[in-house]
Amino acid sequence: MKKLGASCDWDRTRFTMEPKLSEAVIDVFIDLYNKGLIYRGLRMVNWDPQGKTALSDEEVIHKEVQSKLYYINYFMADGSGDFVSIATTRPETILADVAICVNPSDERFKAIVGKKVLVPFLNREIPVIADDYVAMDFGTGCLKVTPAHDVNDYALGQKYNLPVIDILTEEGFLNAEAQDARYIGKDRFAVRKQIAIDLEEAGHILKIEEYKNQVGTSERTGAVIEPRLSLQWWVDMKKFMAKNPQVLDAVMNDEIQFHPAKMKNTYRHWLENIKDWCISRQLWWGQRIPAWYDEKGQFVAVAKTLEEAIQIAQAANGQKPITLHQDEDVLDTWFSSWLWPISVFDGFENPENEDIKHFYPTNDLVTAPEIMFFWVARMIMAGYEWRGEKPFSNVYYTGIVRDKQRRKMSKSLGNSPDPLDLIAQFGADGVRMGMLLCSPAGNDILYDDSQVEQGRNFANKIWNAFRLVKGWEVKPDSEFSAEILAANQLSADWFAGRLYAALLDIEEKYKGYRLSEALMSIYKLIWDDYCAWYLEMVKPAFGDPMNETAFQTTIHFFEELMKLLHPFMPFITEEIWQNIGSRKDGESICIASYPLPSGAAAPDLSRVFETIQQIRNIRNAKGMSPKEALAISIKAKDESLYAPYFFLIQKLANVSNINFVNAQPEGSTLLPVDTDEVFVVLNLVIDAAAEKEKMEKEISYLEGFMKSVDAKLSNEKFVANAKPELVEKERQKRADAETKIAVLKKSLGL
RNA sequence: GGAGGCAUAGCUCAGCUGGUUCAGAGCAUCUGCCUUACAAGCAGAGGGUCCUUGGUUCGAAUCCAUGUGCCUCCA
Repeated sequence: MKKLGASCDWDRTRFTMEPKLSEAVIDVFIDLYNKGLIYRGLRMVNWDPQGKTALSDEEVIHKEVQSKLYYINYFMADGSGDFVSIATTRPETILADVAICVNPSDERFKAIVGKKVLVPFLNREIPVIADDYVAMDFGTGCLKVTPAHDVNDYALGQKYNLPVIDILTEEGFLNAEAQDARYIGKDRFAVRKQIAIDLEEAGHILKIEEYKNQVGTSERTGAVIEPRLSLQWWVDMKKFMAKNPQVLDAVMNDEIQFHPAKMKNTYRHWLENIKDWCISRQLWWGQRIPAWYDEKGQFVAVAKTLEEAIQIAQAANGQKPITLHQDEDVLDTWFSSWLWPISVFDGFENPENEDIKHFYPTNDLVTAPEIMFFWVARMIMAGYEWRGEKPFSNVYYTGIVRDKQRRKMSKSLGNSPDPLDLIAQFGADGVRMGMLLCSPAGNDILYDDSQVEQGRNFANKIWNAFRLVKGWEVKPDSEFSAEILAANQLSADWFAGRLYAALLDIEEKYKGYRLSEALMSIYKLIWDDYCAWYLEMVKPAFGDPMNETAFQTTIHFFEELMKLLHPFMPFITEEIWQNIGSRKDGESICIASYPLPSGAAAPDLSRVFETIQQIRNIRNAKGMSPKEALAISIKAKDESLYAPYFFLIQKLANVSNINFVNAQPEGSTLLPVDTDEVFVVLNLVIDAAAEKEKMEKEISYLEGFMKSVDAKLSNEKFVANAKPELVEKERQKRADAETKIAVLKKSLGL
């Protein structure tokens, strides 16, 4: 972070596991418990047999895998020899079956509903029940019900009061409940293979199909998740949301703004379908759950300390002595993270302290879209629950960096470049610039070296501009001709205007949290407007000095540009800023005042620039050396758009002589500039046919354009309905096109 | 299966309340230049039925619907 130039308050770092912050976590747990928002319940959890812990739904990654669908026959208990078939991808779970379920409107199975079938190998009798939940068109239409090992089956089991048989240990091995000695003590996957073979041999397999299905895996260990029943602590989110409706409302009505706003939909959808939050984790690190149990493992109380727990227990049991032990489980890490905006300022310990009063709610939260639910939503919840106020006003969702194949950067794939290597290779500024330039809010960033290379090139460009400016010899204005002074002043006026427009533009983009676009504007302002145009405009001929005023203005512009760029490229901008003027001790660009837009009226140089570009273009097209000076004539409607700027055309397009004319000079070539005409005498043989063809192409294009404008203008409804200024603009467009066509036609001798 | 999002130049994306935007940027490509700040550069150029098909409208890349494809989240 420091190497990247992150501008943090490094004196105030905090960690969620610090004693003070941990205390806040425990207090919050107790508070929620006392408010009736936390309960302990036997629920189906995502069990990671490798990590031996429950995971929240958000920590489970669903992956598509190729597996097998086994069709297994269950014989009727009446000894008739009839059987029903079910389809499953997990044949080992048949040992935990407690029922068979069919759809009540399925004609095929109406006869057997209410009868009993036998679980293969165990010969346990289980009932056939009927429920709408079963899809008639999937598998065989018969569903095996295994409440201990499937979420939906668990719900069915609850509904029909079925027993729960749990055949798995926490490590994912079969336990004694499986009853069949061949499988007890073995791994679930080994049993899956073995039981399939055994079933086949015993004539219980109807068929086996290849099947693609989604399997949940642990985000942390990668192990396949087993749905498992266990006692866990939960936050009752429905109740919580009913108590804090602002959590959703504040985002929907933009009291808390999401950038980009499209994230609001995802947020709303999640909250409207929110499920209870499993907050207990079976890990060895973390904040221990402040729940206390007696010798028999019976829950007794929630309390901060053993003493308090004992007090509560003894108050209930008539002051009998009691031995208690604390819950072995710890809290989900997000259970501490969601308190961050408050706990970081000690807002639980001391709700009225100066820090939290000053900083809460903060302005912006910058984070990844993937933790919108884990973290962002829950911080908002905590904010309203404990401070009655939003924790922040804006959430900026960054992109996720992916490689060129759109894969997430990960250690296991080895596709993530080491940021320190990148910094060594391209510079911290280059890396920042490259990444920031191509990362609009909420979009993925496809990483490629060429991006940071562009950043480095930009740093290099700035450095070269600095070298140029620092190398100038400066003399008092009195030693320069009035022409040069005026010319430089004009150039400065022009750039001041550009800078002013850019400042407004950049401000707009910041307001809309379009950081990459703001940076792009700065990039172009520096590279195109300042370096390519302005510096070339004021650059003295080789060996010549520069006048004092122009020099100071140029330095001033440079400083302003460095300030604009500083948030994106902190190192080079500080370095240049320190060296471009004299600074006092302790002065730094990062605390210098930000450039303010000043309403400078900029001269309109658009036609001058177009003239320059046209001349460069023709020179290029004709393969002429830029060293060869050209003479031009201009036929313009408004000569004042050119006359004051002859020096610019001469300097930037290497033109020796300019004059105004009323007609095309003999032997000259036409360069259309807007609706004006610029003529250049090229001392070489012109391919007349090619020139003619080019102009004809231009004419037919303009005529087509005019036709489309005419179509609009002759449409009465358009003229009647469109805004008057728009109609006027269309008329102007038509007139301009007409003039241009006339110019070209005349040049062709038509 | 459900929900949300996206589809614009070779690539990554802008295009906010439909009309100066007969479509814009950066990168990449091509051409010409070692022009005394910069070849990590300079000067130019080419390149798009704005995914399909309908609809609303005087007018649609923009709004609506359908289809197709991709992504994300949840079952």
